[in-house]
Amino acid sequence: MEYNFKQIETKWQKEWADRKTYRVEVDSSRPKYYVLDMFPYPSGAGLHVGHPLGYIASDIYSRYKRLCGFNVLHPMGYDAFGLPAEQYAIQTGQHPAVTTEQNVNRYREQMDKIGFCYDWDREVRTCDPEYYKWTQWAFLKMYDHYYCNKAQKAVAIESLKAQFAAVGTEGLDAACTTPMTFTAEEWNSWDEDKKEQVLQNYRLAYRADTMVNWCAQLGTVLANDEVKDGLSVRGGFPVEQKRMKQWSLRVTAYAQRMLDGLEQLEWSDSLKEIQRNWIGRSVGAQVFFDVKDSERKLEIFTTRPDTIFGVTFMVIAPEHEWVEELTTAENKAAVEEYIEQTKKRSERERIAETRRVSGVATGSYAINPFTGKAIPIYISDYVLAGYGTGAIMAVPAHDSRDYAFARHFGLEIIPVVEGGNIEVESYDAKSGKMINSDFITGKDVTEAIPMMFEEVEKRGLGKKLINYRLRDAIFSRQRYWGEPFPVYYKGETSYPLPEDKLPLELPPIENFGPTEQGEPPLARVADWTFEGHALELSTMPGFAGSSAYYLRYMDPRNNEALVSKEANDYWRNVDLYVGGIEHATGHLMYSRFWNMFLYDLGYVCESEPFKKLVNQGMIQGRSNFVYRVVGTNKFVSLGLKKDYETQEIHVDVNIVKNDQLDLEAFRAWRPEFKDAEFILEDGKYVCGWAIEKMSKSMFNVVNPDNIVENYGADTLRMYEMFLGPLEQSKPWDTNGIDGVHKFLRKFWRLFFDREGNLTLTDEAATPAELKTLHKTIKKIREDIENFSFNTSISAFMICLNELGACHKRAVLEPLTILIAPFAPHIAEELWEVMGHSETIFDAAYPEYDEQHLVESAFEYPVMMNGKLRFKQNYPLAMTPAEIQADIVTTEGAQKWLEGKAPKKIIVVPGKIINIVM
RNA sequence: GCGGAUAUGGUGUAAUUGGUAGCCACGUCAGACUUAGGAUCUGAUGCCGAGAGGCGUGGGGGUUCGAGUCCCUUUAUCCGCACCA
Repeated sequence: MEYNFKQIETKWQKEWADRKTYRVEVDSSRPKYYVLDMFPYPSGAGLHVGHPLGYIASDIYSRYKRLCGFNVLHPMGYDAFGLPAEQYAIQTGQHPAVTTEQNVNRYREQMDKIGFCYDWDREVRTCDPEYYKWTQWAFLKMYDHYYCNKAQKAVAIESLKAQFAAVGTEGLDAACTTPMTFTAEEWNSWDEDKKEQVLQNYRLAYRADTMVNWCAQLGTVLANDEVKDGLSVRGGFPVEQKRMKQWSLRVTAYAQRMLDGLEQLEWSDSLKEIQRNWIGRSVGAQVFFDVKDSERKLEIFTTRPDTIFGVTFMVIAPEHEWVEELTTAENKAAVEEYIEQTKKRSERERIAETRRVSGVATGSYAINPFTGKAIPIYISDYVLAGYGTGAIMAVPAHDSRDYAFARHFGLEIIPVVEGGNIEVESYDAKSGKMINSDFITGKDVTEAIPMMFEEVEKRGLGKKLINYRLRDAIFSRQRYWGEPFPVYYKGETSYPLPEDKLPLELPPIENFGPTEQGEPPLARVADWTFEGHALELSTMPGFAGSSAYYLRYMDPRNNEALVSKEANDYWRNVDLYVGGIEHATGHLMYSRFWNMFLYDLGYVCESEPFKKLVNQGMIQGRSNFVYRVVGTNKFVSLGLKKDYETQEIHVDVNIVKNDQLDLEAFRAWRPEFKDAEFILEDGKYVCGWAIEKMSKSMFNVVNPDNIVENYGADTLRMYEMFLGPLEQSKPWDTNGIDGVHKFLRKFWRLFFDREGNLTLTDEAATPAELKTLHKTIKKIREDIENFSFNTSISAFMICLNELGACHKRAVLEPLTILIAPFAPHIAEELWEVMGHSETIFDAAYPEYDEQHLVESAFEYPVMMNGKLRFKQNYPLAMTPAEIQADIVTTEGAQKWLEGKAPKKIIVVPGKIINIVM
């Protein structure tokens, strides 16, 4: 009987659904394990073979853990709010809810065919009001809290109000947009609106006038991680900097904790590094420079206070708030023109023109606090308004940008660190001997920096300060298809919706574009009000809904809380998270922030949401080409194309197998190829190929349905894993899929002969068979724990090769369980064939027995390149003499050493021995 | 510019973590069975060489009895950040 994968897979997928095999509940008698996939955005294109790569890996691990006795939570859902559905709605008028529903159904169908062990009773969709109620709830909580730097946690805003009323800002150390000082009397004298304005400076969810990334084509603002090289990540439209009133989340308050938290996470070093760079912590000094003929003190931030004796000028950003004030009358025209130019240049141009030196003098001077010298203040766009204080002290001798600027404007260059060639370029040294620097002359840079921190503080010039590159997250989008803000306005002042009014449901509309006045689509809703007051018109961004979804899976139908204490205490956090690296600075940052906040408030019991994280590589497309002889409808095979003048044409990879074109399918593919003729080599048409991004236009999109149809889900699952290491990006290539399919057929044939009779016997296994079996168990267990699924599949193949025609239950039964996480359908079927009535996933994963490995594992010494080599390990404590004595007692060694005097015995402690003859 | 990763046969990859480089598959070649093969089975297959033998993990150097693995250097490719003071 042949291996009929279609029948087997349909049967078991139905059985699993009917029996609810994968439903999980809180069960304190068993240890929990939480395996999570990054839930997909259900796009119109459906699933392609890249999506399931991570899903298959996590599915294998979930099934493995379950077989090892864990209570495994493995849920799935949909990240259903987002731009593409809305763009589609604008073009077609179809409501995003409708297209999303269609896409979700398609995704579900495709996923079901692959045989995943999700508990679908726990499915969530971010666009479901029952779900986004808790997104809105979390927002209100953030609105209601501020971050106290002393307590190192979020604290209720009420206690801040009480403090303001009692002592004002006295002794306050809180995360804020701009530092403020006022007294209790001042606070108490202000009206509600004014008080609220002040509180917005501290709330963790706040509304403020900020510089934002505005994308005109998308008609919305974007967060920093949604912009790349001055273009929107979605759509690739230009993005400009604009000052707008927007809701933001104060993620910067958690910068240090997010940095520290990385230490204990089992994430890849590269991912941690990406987050560290994104947070961008730098330790430096805040220093105030006196401005000549003025009361003002210009504040700068520097990481190199040791070079302060080399400061010969200062630079402020064109957006700096003192630009006007510092500009003298005679420089006014030049400055205004420069500012005007800067404004006109878009963000893209600024990036493209990196390293072009430009700037203008203000005419004002500052006083170097250490040398007392007057130094000119310039304006230049190489200083960014958004980082530090928007002003720098320039040390041309030791900073390449300052150097270029000084050279361009003919400014003085004073070296303060020995070395380099100041005539030619700056010497950006991080160590070396200080010179020309008064009391730190002769010290090393590394000593001088801490000395200067102290000195700056002692002289009252400033203090040591830590700066972060991380910016607060812009949280509003001028869009329709997202969570509405639970916020209404009286005039300009915002008020939170009462909690019992949640969810604030997204109202249905018909026209999804912005209004003529450029307002968000919600402005079209006639009664978008709360108790007669206008509701917020923008909606939340994509990352809002995905920030806490892993918590909701723990208790998805709870109407009283995001997650019950009981469920959260049991499931705690995600043990294994599998997904793409592209979320490194987006979702994975926001989720950690969101979780830490809820942790501060006591709603969750773990401060980090994702303990271990594995990034699966991207699957690229492998395109195929045919070569048309120019001016004809003849196509020449790859090997012969050099003899013709040809035109390369992308051909649908689904009609090419092993780079060989299916001629009939090609003629049927498109009308213009109906009469195509071919110049074949060896009777075949061989196509060319290239690795490209998977995309419709290159006809290289492979969707899993075809593979499942032709080879079955088990083959797809195993093949995707066999492709190479999980974390590596690789092109999709079906050239090797037959090998994996052949393996499954071979496995099937150990149970049945050609006539379909069961060939299973109850004979006892031989030592050799047991050795093979236990070797395989050991290897498979190790490989799964290391996420090395490609090598585990090799191990299965080796096992079958070694076993040959073995029909013994004693061997095949454990082997079937061993293979079940990888190929669940065939395993389940064979399990039933072997007479079990319960599902194979209630069995226990086999343990290996060292005994079978050791007994037959005696290693004889072998002669290699004139050396006698042993593979045996010896303990550290043994002396060479003892080892030699040990060697000559073994049978094989005696044979080798008979009558020979070894020149030397080389002992690497505990490892291996070479004997040079 | 800064940071991170990768480099092994015709191809995807493996290597007990410093110990016989190329496991397992694909492909190719040869053979068997076949009316047929995109079926099945057997064998060969890193390169050079008729052979003995030599060479071989991007290049160069080093440590070591021994290096794909460790160190230095260099090249190429990919990714992240980027005028971050």
